[in-house]
Amino acid sequence: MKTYNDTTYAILGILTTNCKSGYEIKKFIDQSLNHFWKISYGQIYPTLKLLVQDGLAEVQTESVPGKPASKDYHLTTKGMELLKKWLAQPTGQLPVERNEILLKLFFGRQQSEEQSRILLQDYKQELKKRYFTYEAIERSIMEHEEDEEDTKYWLFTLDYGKRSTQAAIDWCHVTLAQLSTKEE
Amino acid sequence: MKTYNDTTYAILGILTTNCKSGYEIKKFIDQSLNHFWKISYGQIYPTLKLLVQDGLAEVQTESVPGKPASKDYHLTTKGMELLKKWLAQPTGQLPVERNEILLKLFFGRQQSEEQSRILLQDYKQELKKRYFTYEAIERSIMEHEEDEEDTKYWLFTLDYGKRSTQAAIDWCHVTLAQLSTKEE
DNA sequence: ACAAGCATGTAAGTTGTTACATGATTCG
DNA sequence: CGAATCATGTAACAACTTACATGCTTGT
Repeated sequence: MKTYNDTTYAILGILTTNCKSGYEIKKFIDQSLNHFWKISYGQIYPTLKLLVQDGLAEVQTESVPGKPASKDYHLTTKGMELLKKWLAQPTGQLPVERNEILLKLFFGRQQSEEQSRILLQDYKQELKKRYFTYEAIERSIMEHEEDEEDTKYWLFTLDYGKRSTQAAIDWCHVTLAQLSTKEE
Repeated sequence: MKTYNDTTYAILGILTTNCKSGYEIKKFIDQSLNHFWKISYGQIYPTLKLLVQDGLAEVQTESVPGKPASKDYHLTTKGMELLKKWLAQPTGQLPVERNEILLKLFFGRQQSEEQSRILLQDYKQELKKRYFTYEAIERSIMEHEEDEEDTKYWLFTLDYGKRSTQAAIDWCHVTLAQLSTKEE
């Protein structure tokens, strides 16, 4: 049987919300999945084409007067079944998070402690921004709550984001303290 | 000026430790960088070739009798300078950690709560294993401590791993509790 | 008139994984 | 003798990003 990658399943999953076109899918990703699954147009459009080819989705060309023509996709029964099958499958290996700051800090001996400190301080700032963004998304989800069933799960993933970001912030704090006391 | 990707810098950095050959580099990565920067042979060997081409490293073919021939690489002054320059540069955007479990949980409405629970339980188990691995690496680093300056930074990155893993474990715990009480 | 947003798409390039191919040595 | 480890490398493929190309509509 043919296999698909997770990005394809992500798009399959998004089609269960009320996003229909490639453009809407991209919008949706940018304000929800974005912190743990980015997808670009370069993937979305070819994937949608593939889904139709494989009978997992169907297209209708929507031509509302006064709007650019858009293609609306919706899952077929086959597509829905495949999604559910994937959801039920155990996930493989834990993901490895590529982290440029850790990579640089790992080789910290090659530069001054001051430089490592600057790196960490910048990183901490970025993490704080991210944390605030998560809080903003959280509020926005809770205000809308049109679709109660979905939002519950969306808040779970947001909580993950908040917790791991907070852990990283704490780590910056502790590490910075160790860098500034050790030398000088 | 020519630009290099982070993986190339990672290899440049590893050459400052006492790893010299492609084989040793791979070994080193597997037991240290592995939790935040995986690199395969398919990248290592071509990259080493490139480093020599660009005058960032030099090779010597080591033929110790009774051992397979190996190529020993060491950084040139130019290579060392480039590494330091990269280290001092501020890092770009925060990385996006692709997470299959979050992706599946995000679409949790499409399956039973029981299935989401199983997913989370498996994930928690894997995270715990990872945490123990980190503790083991930590002990092993502290026992050796031949090279005091480097180990300090290595322990920083390990601490990051431990903290973020612990945060994820906590999240599993809380989320599982919410899943089992909400329904039935 | 023009910028911003809506809307679709492709081509080239980069990065990375996997599987394969090769061969020496060491240990049981 | 065979398995494990040491050691180097490549080719095919998969995945993803970026930049480009196109064209409509709406608001200023």
